[in-house]
Amino acid sequence: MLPMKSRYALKALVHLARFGGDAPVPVSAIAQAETIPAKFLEAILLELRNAGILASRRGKGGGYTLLLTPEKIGLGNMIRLLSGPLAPLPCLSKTAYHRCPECVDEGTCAVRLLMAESHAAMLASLDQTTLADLVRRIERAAGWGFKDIASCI
Amino acid sequence: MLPMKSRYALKALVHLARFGGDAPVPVSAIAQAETIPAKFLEAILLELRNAGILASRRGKGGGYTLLLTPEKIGLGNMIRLLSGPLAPLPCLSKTAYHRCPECVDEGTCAVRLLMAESHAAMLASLDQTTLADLVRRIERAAGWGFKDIASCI
DNA sequence: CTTAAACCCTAGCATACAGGTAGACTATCA
DNA sequence: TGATAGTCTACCTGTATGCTAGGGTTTAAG
Repeated sequence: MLPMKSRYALKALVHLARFGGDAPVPVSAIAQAETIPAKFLEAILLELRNAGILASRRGKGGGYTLLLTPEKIGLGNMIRLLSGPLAPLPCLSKTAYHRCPECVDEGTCAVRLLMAESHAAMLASLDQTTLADLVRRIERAAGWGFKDIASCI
Repeated sequence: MLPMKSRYALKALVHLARFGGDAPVPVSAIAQAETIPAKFLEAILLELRNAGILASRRGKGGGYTLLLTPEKIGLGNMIRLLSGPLAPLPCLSKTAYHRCPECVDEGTCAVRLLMAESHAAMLASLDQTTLADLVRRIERAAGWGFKDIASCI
């Protein structure tokens, strides 16, 4: 399961991309619109700011804005940033590879051979999708009315 | 990350399919060959037996055997059985669907739209692979010598 | 200059799950 | 009858998740 932290972050980024122009959006506004616990979201947005994805302004009239354009925000890396490696096995991780200590022979490991294919597909999907792509997908789904998820891919 | 429970189970099943003929294989033998903690593996094999995938014989000369042929053991369901749903979101689960309580509109949910594609790919891979397929893949990898994981898919 | 809005930062906390371990009991075979 | 091997119950420890509390600090507006 994708942790709530990453889910909330995704929703918040999409919210900023869609509704936040140049004016900063306060945490409370995002929290309310997306039904996310405000204090928790605060911590998440702070992490994104420290990672250089968001900019913040303090004080009255403050809030968060995107620091990068949506085209430059890769969602695979977003999730990695907040919730660690995407791989189902340490020995399949692109960014945090390490051998499984119990594995007798990595080359013929059943688990690795089973998971490799689907993990590659997942990487291909997540690492090539940007925030801009996702927003487009959402607006198509919203415009068309929702019928089938297959039509939104 | 795929839990150790499922990883151990996969290795044990492959071991049984490859090296266990009609004669029962004791837990200790599998545990040693695959470097799995014996008592933990015991519990796992018991679950597989209760699920109707393995048969057991007690006492001296006892052990576990496959109850189903490897062609009939689907690995997606295997993992579901031991570690719960495969889906990254409750609202994408084929076998355990339920709405995310915080989701404003499922049809235009950013997280769902992002994960749907890669999850579908994962299902396509795991739910169509049987134990027999995996064993074939392993023997090809073993026979050819390991060069690149891509050549083993 | 005060007040209210907002981010910043540190702590803590309840629950659940992962990944086991221990030990007694029972069945089977030589 | 002893050794082997599955069955069952119980427990345990560490770590992660998903938050909440509460203070501090900055900023803008009145």
